[in-house]
Amino acid sequence: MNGRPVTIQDVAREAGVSTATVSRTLSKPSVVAKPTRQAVMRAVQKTGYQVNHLARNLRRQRTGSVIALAPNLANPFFSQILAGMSAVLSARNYGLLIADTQMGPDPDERLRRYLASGMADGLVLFDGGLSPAALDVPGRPPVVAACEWLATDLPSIRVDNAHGAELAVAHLAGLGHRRIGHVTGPRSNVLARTRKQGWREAMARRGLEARDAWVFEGDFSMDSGALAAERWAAASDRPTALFFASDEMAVGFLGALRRNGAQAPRDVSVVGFDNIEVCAHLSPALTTIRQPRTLIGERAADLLLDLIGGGGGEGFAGLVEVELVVRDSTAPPA
Amino acid sequence: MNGRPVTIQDVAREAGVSTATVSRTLSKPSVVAKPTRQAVMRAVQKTGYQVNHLARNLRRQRTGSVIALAPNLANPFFSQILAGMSAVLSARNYGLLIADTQMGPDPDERLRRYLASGMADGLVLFDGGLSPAALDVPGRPPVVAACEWLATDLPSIRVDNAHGAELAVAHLAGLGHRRIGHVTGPRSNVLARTRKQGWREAMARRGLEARDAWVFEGDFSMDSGALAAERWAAASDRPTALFFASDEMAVGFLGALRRNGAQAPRDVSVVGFDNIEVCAHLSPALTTIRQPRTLIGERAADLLLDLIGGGGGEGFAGLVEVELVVRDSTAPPA
DNA sequence: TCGTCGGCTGCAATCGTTTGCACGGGAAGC
DNA sequence: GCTTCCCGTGCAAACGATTGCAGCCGACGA
Repeated sequence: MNGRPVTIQDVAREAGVSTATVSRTLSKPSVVAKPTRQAVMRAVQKTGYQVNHLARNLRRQRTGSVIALAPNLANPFFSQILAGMSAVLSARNYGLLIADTQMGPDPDERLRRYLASGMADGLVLFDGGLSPAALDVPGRPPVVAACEWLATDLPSIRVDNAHGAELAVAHLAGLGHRRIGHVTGPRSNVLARTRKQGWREAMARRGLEARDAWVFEGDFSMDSGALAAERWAAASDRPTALFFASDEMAVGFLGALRRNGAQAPRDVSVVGFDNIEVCAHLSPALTTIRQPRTLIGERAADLLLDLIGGGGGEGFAGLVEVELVVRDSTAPPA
Repeated sequence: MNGRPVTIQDVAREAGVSTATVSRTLSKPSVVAKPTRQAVMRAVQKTGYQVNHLARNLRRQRTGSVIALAPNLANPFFSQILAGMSAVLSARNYGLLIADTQMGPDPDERLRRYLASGMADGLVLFDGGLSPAALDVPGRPPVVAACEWLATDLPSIRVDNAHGAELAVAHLAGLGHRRIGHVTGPRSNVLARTRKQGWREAMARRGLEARDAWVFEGDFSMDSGALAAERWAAASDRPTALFFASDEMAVGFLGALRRNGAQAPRDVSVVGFDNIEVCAHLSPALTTIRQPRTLIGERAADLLLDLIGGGGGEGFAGLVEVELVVRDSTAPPA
């Protein structure tokens, strides 16, 4: 019970071998003779040795952890993704560091610093608002983009946002809606843009008009959904159905709607995007596009580990499929 | 543009000084003469040097990161706390590692491993279900408990759960309710127990009965809240108001209630606990007890950093106050 | 002019592992 | 009996920083 932590030297002395042998016993047991191996293991037990990851990683020139860079950690959307990543990573003895891109003044600069700092062996990017130019760092570690991305051929796990929009519009059109509006995410966000574009195309594909007056600008937040409800109610040219770029906005919309005495799906049909947990528990329960978030996290982690291991990332399906979950917030128009 | 990363040696050569001087310039600039300092800085700029954290930390005998151990990362409740921690930590150049206690088979064993592994300089514990015995590791780093805890004098950030219960009951009793029930969290969870106990005491303090029939067992989840709604509706001896140990359960309850044709606060008043974001956007908007989650994260991080720095953790108020947020889910009994 | 002192700087040890290389010895082939 | 291998082990050099100690040099007081 000495205060000093026990090192590989202590184990070596105890077992009567060299430190090299102890090290090998621990990392590549196959190359050391059985009796030696057992002696070492006994010594390890006896001394209570724990490897010093710092020293190991310094020698191995790796850090043993990866960073997840999210725009806003407080957004619950990410927690499930992180859980998925964490599961995969800890199974492979990697740590998961998390960081917020939007906290400081210059997100791109932060990204650059993380890339250059060498604090992690790889990085998963969840922020669709960052500039691809920030990736231009000399010896940077592998990066996986877990969101759609402008003009970059970064290895990525992407969600089929356009198809999600198609599913939403198909569902609403199938119910008989022709005036289908869209509530967007923040203008700068790539996911938001793809969903909007998907909505436009899905409408066009059916010969439906996609009027500008039916587009309400939001920012993914519940508050912006509530605001959209005010604007929708005040509009003269009102869509009979709305496709939201995020569930949060749909939730905000439904709440505001009801406080104003209106109601879904009687007055307007609503489709969200994400399938966050609360959807099923609202009334009306929210029809939405499900994104498999745990899966996204797992895929991103798998892909990143492959890249770190020197793989080319082939064989990792980059596109994650979404699906329509029909609940009670959609119905034929009045 | 060599492939090899630039080390302190390269900078030293470039600046025409020793590595020691470079190191000092970077960590304690005051001790090095101004011209030298400037030369070094120029060399740093020119070479694009970035310190190698691994090497630095190995020498300094610290890891530069702390672990947050949560029972279930997928639970959005934690994301805001983590955001608070992350803010404080990254300002002090610490990394935040996250890990899930409930993933493997033996949570206590996992905790022990994290403590012994030396992967972090400190650890914040959010899981009220772990056994204090698991903390009994020889040279373990400082640990902060961010939840109430059984029979342990661990430094902790605690939420005044009992007072939260008191506020809820006071509010409901003030509205005229006398039959006030409680929906609990999981039996094994300390927070859940304290809230229940707080409810009992608040009732007793007012001379109100706290009947067992008015207690519905839940597990913090929305689904269990929905279940409570079924059971409440089926009961013969029904409370006119319910205090929930978590907002999630209250949300599930409200949804199920409405689907069954009942309604709050007309048929039953509802008070939640946490003040998660969706509360304000429900209809009726949920009256609840606010827990300042970002603050909890910040406090926990501050306290942990103090302990790591060798402080005794004095001067860190351990108790975080809660407050009642009155919205529309509560009203006088019919 | 000389001793002293203090401010800067460099030398080299150190943190705890991993791993290329060399070496010793026993088995197998001639 | 003498090579030729090969298996298992140890030696010692990294990995890239920090830091105690000592030395140098100019300034200052006597």
